[in-house]
Amino acid sequence: MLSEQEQIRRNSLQELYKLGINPYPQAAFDVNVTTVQIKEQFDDNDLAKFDSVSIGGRIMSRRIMGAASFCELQDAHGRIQLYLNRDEICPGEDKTMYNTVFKRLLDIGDFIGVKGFAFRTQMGEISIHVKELTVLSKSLRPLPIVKEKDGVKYDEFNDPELRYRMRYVDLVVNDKVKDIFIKRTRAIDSIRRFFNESGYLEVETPVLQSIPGGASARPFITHHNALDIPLYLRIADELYLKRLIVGGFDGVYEFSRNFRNEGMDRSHNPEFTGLEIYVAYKDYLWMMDYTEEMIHRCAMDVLGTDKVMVGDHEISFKRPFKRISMIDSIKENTGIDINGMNEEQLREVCKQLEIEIDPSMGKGKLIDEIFGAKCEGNYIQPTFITDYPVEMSPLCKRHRDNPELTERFELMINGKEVANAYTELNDPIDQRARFEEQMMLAGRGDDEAMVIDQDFLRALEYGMPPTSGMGIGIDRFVMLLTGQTQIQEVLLFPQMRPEKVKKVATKEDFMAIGVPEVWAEVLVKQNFTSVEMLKEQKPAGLREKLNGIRKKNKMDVPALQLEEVEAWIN
RNA sequence: GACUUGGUAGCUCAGCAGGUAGAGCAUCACACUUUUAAUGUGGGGGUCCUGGGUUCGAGCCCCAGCCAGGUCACCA
Repeated sequence: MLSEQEQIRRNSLQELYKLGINPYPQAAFDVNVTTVQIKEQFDDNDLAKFDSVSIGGRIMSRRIMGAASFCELQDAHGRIQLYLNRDEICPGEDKTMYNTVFKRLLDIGDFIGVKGFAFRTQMGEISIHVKELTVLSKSLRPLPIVKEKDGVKYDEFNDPELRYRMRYVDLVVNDKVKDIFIKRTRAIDSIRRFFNESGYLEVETPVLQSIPGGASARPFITHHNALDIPLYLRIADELYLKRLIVGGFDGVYEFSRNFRNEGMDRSHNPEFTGLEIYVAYKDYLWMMDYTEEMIHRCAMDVLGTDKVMVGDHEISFKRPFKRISMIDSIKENTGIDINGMNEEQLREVCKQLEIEIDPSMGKGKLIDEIFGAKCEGNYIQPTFITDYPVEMSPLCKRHRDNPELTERFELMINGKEVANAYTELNDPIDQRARFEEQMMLAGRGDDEAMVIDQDFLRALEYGMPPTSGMGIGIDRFVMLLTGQTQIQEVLLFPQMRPEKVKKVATKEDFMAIGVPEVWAEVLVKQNFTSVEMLKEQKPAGLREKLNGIRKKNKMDVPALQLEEVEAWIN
């Protein structure tokens, strides 16, 4: 069912055809300038500069005053006002192009191309005086109308559900949205350039993996028909990149779309972009410097400054970032020195700090819980937390000064983890032992413990040079750069539950699985929108429900037997 | 997954004690040759998310469901 406005637009479309105007022309429209170029470079003393512009875009507002009109044209970069005059658009006797096509048949949202010259109106606004108008594409649905005066937006299109489901509309009417995604791409460009200048190689590794390794997370699972094996969408690309270091590259990196079958909220999307880099002959101390440089440079490239507002906090990416070990951080934030404590003592500390724990948690996990609950949120300015317990870092080399710890750092910004890095574990014997510890944790009920990857161990046995690796959550980093607090705002198409299908099952669909016509009618009326939905019902419950309806409506049919209902469902 | 808030015109939102559904913008018609949230006059547009219940009567109250937001849990 079309709304009134949609019907009117379809009628206009037909009228355009009748006038011999193709609302969806094939021919290219020559664009020789953008709205922003005109606005930035217009010179009142040099009108010749833009005396012959040709520009395409959407009509975003219209002010019609009889024989003269103003409207705003929006292209990829911004908006510019158009001035149209009836007798200039239509120099001859026939005024159809202005009176009928422009005033009546064109709407907000339509794409048009105009040719003319730039000038400044009496009100001082740089505009285009239109001499010629071409219809480029008719829009059949009305756009949300956002008005603005003195920088204040009115009737902004801000329903998150509609914005995320129809990002195309969001991008058209909310100019800030476009800006976020431009910054996202610039940030990725900047990082890529930095790595390439260092001589490191961008690579592509498998998204479909038979062992989902490199991180602790529940994977998405799929099936490969030809091989008849399960395959997992990658949760990380770490183990593949390290294989490449074994193979002899001295630096590799990948922007990796990762998939994790876990909850969704304002900082989690089922698919997200990770960046991992591995550099041979380096350690985590070098990587801290390198990460600092990368982030500072990226901020300068994207924002032109190393300061950004996120919520109420001004975050500064000025180097050097603060560095503190995890144990010192816990001491600083809780006053408790956990150095050298055993599992029993750590449990006591958690109890004392009122941190919820469960028996499956090992020593490392307990320390992580303390840090997460009492420390993490306090690091607003970029801070490297270093030297994590060995139990929670199965791919990381032991600390040179303390075998209970690892050479690992995480970068905290705005109270959240942004990057994670190691001096990589390249001792194959130790690596095998660490995987085995993970298996034990899995046995204790930790369903996220890592799965052992024999081929990766084989690779290490061939020898991996000393290596440092770093991973960064690109989405979260972009959130910081753009001051966003929701991951959905930095993903063009965030995951949403599919829209309810409008196409609903008919009584014939139910009759096809053996439901008698009378009952099929009841099912349709009861809003069973699909056969699948019916089949999800418990037979006994469904029978009861339907017989209840029979009784209530005094239906002239025998009561349903359980066998009948079971027959439909199975 | 738990708790919580919301779903009314194309968009943003009102609505009351339960008694024929409202505004602004948009849209349609008319007027208007430098307006800019253009203006003036008049008109049209609704599955009040879905289904059930209570009631003489439900957008409003009750139950179930769907979708979204927020908070928490898990994770990056």
